Amino acid sequence: MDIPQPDEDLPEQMRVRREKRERILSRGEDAYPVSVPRTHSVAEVRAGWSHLQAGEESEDVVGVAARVVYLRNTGKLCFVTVQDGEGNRLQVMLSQAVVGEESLATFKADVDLGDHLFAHGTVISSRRGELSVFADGWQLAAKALRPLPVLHKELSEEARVRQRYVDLIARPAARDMVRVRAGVVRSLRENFHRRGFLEIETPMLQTIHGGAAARPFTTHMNAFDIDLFLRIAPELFLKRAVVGGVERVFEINRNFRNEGADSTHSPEFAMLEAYEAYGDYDTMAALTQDLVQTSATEVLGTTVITLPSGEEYDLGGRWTQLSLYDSLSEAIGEQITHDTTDARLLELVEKFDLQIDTRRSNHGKLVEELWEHHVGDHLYAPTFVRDFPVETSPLTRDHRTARGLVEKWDLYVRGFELATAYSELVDPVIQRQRFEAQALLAAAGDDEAMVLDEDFLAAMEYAMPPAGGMGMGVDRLLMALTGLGIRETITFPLVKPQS
RNA sequence: GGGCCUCUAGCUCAAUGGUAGAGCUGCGGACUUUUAAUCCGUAGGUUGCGGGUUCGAGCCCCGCGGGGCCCA
Repeated sequence: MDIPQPDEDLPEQMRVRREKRERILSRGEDAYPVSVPRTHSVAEVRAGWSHLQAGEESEDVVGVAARVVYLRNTGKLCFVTVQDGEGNRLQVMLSQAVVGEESLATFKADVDLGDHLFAHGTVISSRRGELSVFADGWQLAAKALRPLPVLHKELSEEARVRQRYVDLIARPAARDMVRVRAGVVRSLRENFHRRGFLEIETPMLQTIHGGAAARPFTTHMNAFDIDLFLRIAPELFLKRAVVGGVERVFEINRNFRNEGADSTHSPEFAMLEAYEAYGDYDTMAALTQDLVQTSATEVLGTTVITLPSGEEYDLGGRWTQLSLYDSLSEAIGEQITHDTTDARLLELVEKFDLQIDTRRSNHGKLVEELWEHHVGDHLYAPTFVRDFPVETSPLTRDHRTARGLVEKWDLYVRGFELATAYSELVDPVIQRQRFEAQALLAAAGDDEAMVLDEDFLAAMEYAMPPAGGMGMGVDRLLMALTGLGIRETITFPLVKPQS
């Protein structure tokens, strides 16, 4: 698509625009001036002269610049609609009687849809009441060499993702997404800062990947001649920071997982993790609920989310807490506990026709699989699901009262997992045992199993205070707040190259 | 990984196996208050790529690639 092509192979519209650029340059003018004498933004003109009545003309002189999105030419009077990066629009009027015959002819010949145009003149309201700059002069601010897509039709989903820069020009919802995302990330950071958390940046390139069950990307460092992993989670480094005395710590940064890409998974995604010394999974639940509700209120003005379908749901109020085992038992009408045998769980998995790899399953995986199918997929309102089996949670503290369980919750919203939190495991001896159990799984062929990290264990052996930890997918939070797919929430998602 | 749908002009989309079209955009022209301006004229194509069937393929068959949805 962006391969340089000889001019004769270009589509006509691109060829014509290149010729216009050449023509402008050959006249000794600039198609890409270093600056234009802009005095007001489009938004400032709209805000400052909104009082003008239809047909009213002020004497106030402004210079504005923005992208041309519509051109209407009635002969000796041209109407131009320009649009700024936020989608604010303003009309520019060019009259032959004011700018002169030659200037208007040049305008008609040189300016295309998509160009950035500077216009200087008085602010008026047209006879039909359209706020306008009545130009006494104009200048090209930047010449577009490619035509804009039609602005009154939706861009195809593939074009939106592959050429987000065009999507951002053409589609208000795309512009909104960028601003909502920035607002949410800012809200999260400010919330943490108010609470006395420090943001730190932990390694993206790791010699041992850990902190989650996922397949990593690998890369190679030439200087040390060693293979490295792109991190799948920052957890083990944030905990090292807690050991070192950073007692309230968080990070918002990218994780990389070498797995599938679909409407809820991206190979690189923004992750929030937070750890609080002397907290536990209950303090993390309160924190998480506030982070989500505050960001919704600050950015959207409400916790009531309106989905693109028009459907509404509410993130407000106090969120429901469910026991994993109790809710599963209720859903299938049979008491399931940590003592339920693998044989019985396997029977249930077959009965409900769930296709999982039974050779590498254990109690925890079977229970979670059954739970997701019978309960998780149907949870719509925000719900904390609590107290997971120990087998699938190697970094989580044993439950303070329930044998075989750990103090972990998952937060489900609209059928997907938004966040997870633990009362963190801080006993280094048990932590070592858990890693060793993971190593056995890895040896048995589980490529998601964690790897023993001696340096992490060494840190733990210096004693980590009791702590709560939480992780939340930032892209998924955006999905929950907007109802869009993950690729719409990421401004520039990874797309397979064409050809 | 499996199933289904999809890929045609710059963009969005049409086209019983029988001459590839429309709207917007572009180009030329008319027009001094338009709002996706209007009117007249006109240009624009390796139908994702490669094979096959056929007198003839955008359409049918096979393979490959991109995108989407559902399932795992």
